[in-house]
Amino acid sequence: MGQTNPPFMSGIPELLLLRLLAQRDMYGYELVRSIRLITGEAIILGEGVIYPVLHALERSGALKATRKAVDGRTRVYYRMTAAGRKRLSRLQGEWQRIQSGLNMALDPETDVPT
Amino acid sequence: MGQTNPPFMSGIPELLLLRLLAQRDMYGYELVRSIRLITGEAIILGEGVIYPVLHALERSGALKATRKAVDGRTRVYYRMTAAGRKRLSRLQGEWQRIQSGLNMALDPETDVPT
DNA sequence: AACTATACCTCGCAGCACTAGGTATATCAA
DNA sequence: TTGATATACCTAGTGCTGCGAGGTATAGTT
Repeated sequence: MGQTNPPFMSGIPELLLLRLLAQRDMYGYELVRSIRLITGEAIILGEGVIYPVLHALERSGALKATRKAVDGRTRVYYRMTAAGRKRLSRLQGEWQRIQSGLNMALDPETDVPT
Repeated sequence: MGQTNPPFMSGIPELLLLRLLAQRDMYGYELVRSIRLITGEAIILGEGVIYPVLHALERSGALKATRKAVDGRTRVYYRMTAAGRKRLSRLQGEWQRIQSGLNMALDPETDVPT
């Protein structure tokens, strides 16, 4: 019945997309490439991950999609909305919190309390 | 039908446990508390997460369990094995890679390549 | 004609983390 | 003594995320 909290380490694909789209409008296929490149192959998210997230972000009003024809191919460009910027800063905060907790715990200097 | 890769952001509970047990032997309930405390409440993993992971780590030979009676209660202490230390450094490497990629991508200084 | 790259899409699944329950003993307050 | 809280262990079931694998279509290259 009741809705469950999402796993504590999820939503990173969403965060990455919003972060990239904060800089400029991009289309799905381009975002897939960019994430691979910008992370030096450390993070590779396939189209099967990216497209559904983009659709969800559009449905929720965080992004606005615009179809554009280029060289006979159709690209769907995404532009961040005000709601998207809000969502981004929220996710960034959450992630920063998790990350600093994680670094605390993983830091070899930190010793485990009794 | 082959085996699928695990999601790219998973295995953090395992990593945390191994990291804590690298310092000293601990028991399950204690590990639950420690993770909550050491991360300043940023990461809270319940017993439903911790115990199954501990059992899996024991089965795989990364940990060795020892039952110890204290005050009429039974505690199961876990000690890291050589295999566990190997597993830890492997996970640490993987995580560091992911994390630096992530920081690259999320850093506002980084600009998205064309 | 075959192959690669671009560019979009979605179904179905695996596996992870989580919730929600269960057992049992010790301690302390009402 | 009854109830509540803390300690300490455990597992069955499930929601959801991310993923793989496939599909469509056009353009360019071999």
